[in-house]
Amino acid sequence: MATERPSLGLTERLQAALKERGQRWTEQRQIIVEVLAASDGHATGAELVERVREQDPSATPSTVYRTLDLLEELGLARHHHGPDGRETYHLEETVEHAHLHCRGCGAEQEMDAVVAAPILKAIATATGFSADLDHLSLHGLCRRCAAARGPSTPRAKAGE
Amino acid sequence: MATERPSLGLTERLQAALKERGQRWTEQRQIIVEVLAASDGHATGAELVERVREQDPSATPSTVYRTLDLLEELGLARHHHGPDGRETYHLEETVEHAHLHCRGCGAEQEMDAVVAAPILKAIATATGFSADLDHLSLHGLCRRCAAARGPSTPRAKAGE
DNA sequence: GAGTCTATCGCAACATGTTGCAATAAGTAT
DNA sequence: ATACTTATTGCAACATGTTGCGATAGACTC
Repeated sequence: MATERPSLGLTERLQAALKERGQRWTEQRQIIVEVLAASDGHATGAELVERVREQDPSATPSTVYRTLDLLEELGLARHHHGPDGRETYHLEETVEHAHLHCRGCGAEQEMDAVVAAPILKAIATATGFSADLDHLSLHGLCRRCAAARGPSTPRAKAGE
Repeated sequence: MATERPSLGLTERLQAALKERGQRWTEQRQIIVEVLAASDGHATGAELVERVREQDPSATPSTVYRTLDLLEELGLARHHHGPDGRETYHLEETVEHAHLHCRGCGAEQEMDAVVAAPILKAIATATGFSADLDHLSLHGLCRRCAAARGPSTPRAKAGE
């Protein structure tokens, strides 16, 4: 029966993983996972807290953050830090990618894992360091902003 | 005379730059620059605040952070965000380098500008994005930790 | 030196996370 | 169904930055 459900299991996987570790399935966690899944793409910690509180006003930030940490431990979610140091979360299902943040126009660009692979390899060769792709967040100028500033102005002040 | 003074000018340069912009030279700024200069290498915002307050207990965090922002605007200092999102400052004089933070042992490794240059170029070629070397902070595993985990365990949980 | 203009400062409140602890409640055994 | 164990929650306090505002004090003119 119902073998057709497409992405079956997010909740079920979580329940199973928790049980295995002697941890508990609670309504708060249900809500937080739902919110995260609904926040397709990325969402900051503060945004997630707010959305969870819409569903359940009794939820507190500490619970939300602790649950997000738990989801990371279980490998179901990941987070990285934006250019201002704030946290951004997304489900692990998302395709792996690095984040490129332009300090000129503020745009967020992604770099696919396939594109990034040789670059990570180059870093490893040069330094022995194996970088995490997904936790990688670069700051700089996108093609357009770089062009706009001319090739002779590699660095200029910008808010941030 | 006295053309021999080696790194003459940090304070003097700052005074001149401020004057030019119609801004003011104050004792607080003097202290903050001194502290930053003495914190050879890197220091977090909180550390700098604390050290400044040792010199002048009346100084407040807002003043320290605002001054650090100012120093960045003037191009005398830079900051980047560590793996936990906290700020780290250093004087611009420091040799340009990227930061590699190991999530295995917590060590901080640096990647020289010369080593990084071809990597940045590769990123630019692949994506059109010009990354800032100095604001670049990678997370991953250093050579030793990567080896310790074996080649088949690319990712494992770790406090971060 | 006194007066003026306004950059800077200190304070207080806020934003985003984190942590310790006592109360609650999930899961299990009786 | 009841009791028990302990993971989880909510609260309150803290850590690190940020922001608005009125008071202070640089720097400049007279």
